Amino acid sequence: MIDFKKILKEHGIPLSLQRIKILEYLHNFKTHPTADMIYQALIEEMPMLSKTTVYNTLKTFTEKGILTALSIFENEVRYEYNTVPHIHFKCVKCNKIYDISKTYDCLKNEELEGHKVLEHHINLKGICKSCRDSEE
Amino acid sequence: MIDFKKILKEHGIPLSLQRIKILEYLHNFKTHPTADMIYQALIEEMPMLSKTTVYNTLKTFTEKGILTALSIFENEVRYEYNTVPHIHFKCVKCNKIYDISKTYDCLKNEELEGHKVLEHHINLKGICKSCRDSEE
DNA sequence: TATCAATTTATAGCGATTACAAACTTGGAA
DNA sequence: TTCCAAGTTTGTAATCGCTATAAATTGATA
Repeated sequence: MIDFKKILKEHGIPLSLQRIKILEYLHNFKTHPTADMIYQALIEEMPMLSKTTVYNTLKTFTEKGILTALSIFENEVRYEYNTVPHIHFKCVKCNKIYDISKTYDCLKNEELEGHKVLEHHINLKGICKSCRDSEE
Repeated sequence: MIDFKKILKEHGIPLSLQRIKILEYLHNFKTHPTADMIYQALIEEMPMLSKTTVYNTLKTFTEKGILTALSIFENEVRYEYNTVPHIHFKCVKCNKIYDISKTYDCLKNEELEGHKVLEHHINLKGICKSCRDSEE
């Protein structure tokens, strides 16, 4: 059993039931959910939950480095629990987002045209394995 | 003088004053503007211009391949006139988006974990040259 | 130049997100 | 354990980016 309270404390975030539940959800379901998906999932268990709380909490978590906010391919923000570095693949048919655990040494630039590179985000687009299989 | 009417015709887009002006703006100012930025820039010259027209026109241009719509880093769509392939660098200090003319052969994967890769988008983040210079 | 389809405009509307103020929790001190 | 201040949550209203719709206008063709 993971101690979510400890994770929050370690990141300097005061505890609350809502924060624990949201963190738990993001840790358990690595589906790159939107704020609304998280809200819909938790409202059954916590009928008084407010959408504002979900947005505030995701903002706090992102600022404190627990989560990463993804703006990939479409005009919607998705969130994921921080783990090892990886890249994202989005299927143009089923719209699922897959994590690909691949690192690219060729991107290890510290500097480019005088700009200092701190992060790089790689987003791939195509047709996923399962859609290709059902295509025949 | 570039013949914007010709460009529109070549892409099968019927002419209109609004379309010519929007295309001209995107060609002349490569600042990756949002729909609203384009609207604000053109409203002085064309006081009757409607925001709906800007959105419709950008959609048409994107579908016809004149423009590319960028969803990078933030929850807003930015547009750019299509030129050679390149990647984007966003400065975390001044928020400017720079075009970097670099291609990565290491990303030329046709397949990855069974998924068929059709496109890749690389977005870099860091501190731009001009912000570094003024930092000292 | 007349016609008619296509485009533009203005308004209303929608979904995602934020602002705000009141009510409620939490954690620490007495 | 009780109380209090600070911080958090809630609900409502508002904002932002974008889309739908229908009437008015424009542009290409005959």
